[in-house]
Amino acid sequence: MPLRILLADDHLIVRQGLKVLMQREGFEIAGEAADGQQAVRIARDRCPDVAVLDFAMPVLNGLDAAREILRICPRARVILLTMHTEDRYVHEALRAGVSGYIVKTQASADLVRAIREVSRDMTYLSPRVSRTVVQAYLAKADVPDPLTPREREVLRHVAEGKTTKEVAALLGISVKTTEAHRMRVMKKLETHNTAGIVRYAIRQGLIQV
Amino acid sequence: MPLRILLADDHLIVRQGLKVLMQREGFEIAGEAADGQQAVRIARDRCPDVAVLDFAMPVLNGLDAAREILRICPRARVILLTMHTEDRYVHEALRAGVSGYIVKTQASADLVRAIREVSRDMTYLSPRVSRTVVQAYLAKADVPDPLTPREREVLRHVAEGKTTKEVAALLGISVKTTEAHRMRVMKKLETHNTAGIVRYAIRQGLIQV
DNA sequence: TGCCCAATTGGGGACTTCCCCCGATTTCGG
DNA sequence: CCGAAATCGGGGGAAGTCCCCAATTGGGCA
Repeated sequence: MPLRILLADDHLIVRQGLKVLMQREGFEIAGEAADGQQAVRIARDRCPDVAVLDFAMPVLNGLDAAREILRICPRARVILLTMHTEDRYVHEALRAGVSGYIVKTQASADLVRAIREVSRDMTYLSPRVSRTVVQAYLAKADVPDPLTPREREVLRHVAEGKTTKEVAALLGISVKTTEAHRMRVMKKLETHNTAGIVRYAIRQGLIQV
Repeated sequence: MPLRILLADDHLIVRQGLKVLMQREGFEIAGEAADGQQAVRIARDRCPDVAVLDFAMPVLNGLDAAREILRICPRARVILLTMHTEDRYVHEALRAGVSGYIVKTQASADLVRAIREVSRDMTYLSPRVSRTVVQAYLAKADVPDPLTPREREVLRHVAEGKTTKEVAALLGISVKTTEAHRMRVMKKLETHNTAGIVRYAIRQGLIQV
């Protein structure tokens, strides 16, 4: 029987394109979702063999959706689709149990191959992504700078345009602490201004553009 | 004979998905491009019936590519694909001679219909886009705030992370003038900080994330 | 033709926010 | 018990935000 695929991407046109691609390969589409929460719901109901999730989605991003889905149905395999090569969350994604990581600039044949691989319990990474990982392992100890949860939280609010003072009030902490988080974020990202923070947050799908 | 389509999107996976969709409709793919410059080159060589261009592409964005393509082969019809509904350049695009404007969250059937329509010299806008345009016409005099060329230039540099001083040096004008441009940009965009500027620039495809 | 308007240019000044040093304590997990 | 994460503070220079003002240019319109 055919592999049952869950497709999640917030762009309907893209999703339908992928759907046709999948169907041409003989896969069955178990469901489609426009955001992470929908994806989780569908996964709970249908328990697909493979979930193909876009990283940047509204409401719930692909990585967090992946965690949920894997918690709910551990036999499912998850493939993350991402826009950019330099995603720093590859590591985090793999630790979360994601089986595949594909950049959208790659050929669709890669996605098809990835689906077949992960359904046989293998891991598939886009060549560009694995190069990133390998380089990271060669260059530094681990992946250079996955932010701490708190730092990511601050990052998100800053990228959304809130001032340090506002973020502090929002999180119920002092301005100085917020400043400290913000500064550590910039240090890790090797950025020295707000613009870099915003672009990073958008690249990583942490905020909606 | 089938309609000859030029497809331009920087994400190969997306492009191939669209390609399959097009072929299923009986269209012929006259060429594929990963950025605006490639699209222009291919248009010059093959002169397609319809060019489907993603707005946000590296090197040369979809709108500027559209202008070029329409200059080179005026018989071609251009459809812009965009990520977001609230694009303020719909107006500018239409003035540039673009025949269709589709948001990616719409169904692919919309794109197919758009291709058929524009090939018969009609204009096709995604419902959401036309709503934007209509609302704009109802609400204000014209489109609310297309920036001046100079303002857009400053906006781009700021969004790329340059300080006002750096931008001033880059453009060969005083810091005060740059400040004035920057402030007018923020007023027009109803934003009060750098983050808003960056997000706007990215939404509009004025900078690469 | 003449006048106005929008775009661009330049400056002064004041206040806020950002950016980056320095220091510290507590808490929690390996 | 050590290190990482999170918390909080002082201080200071740089940059951004937002007023005020004015001059020049070029194009459209009465």
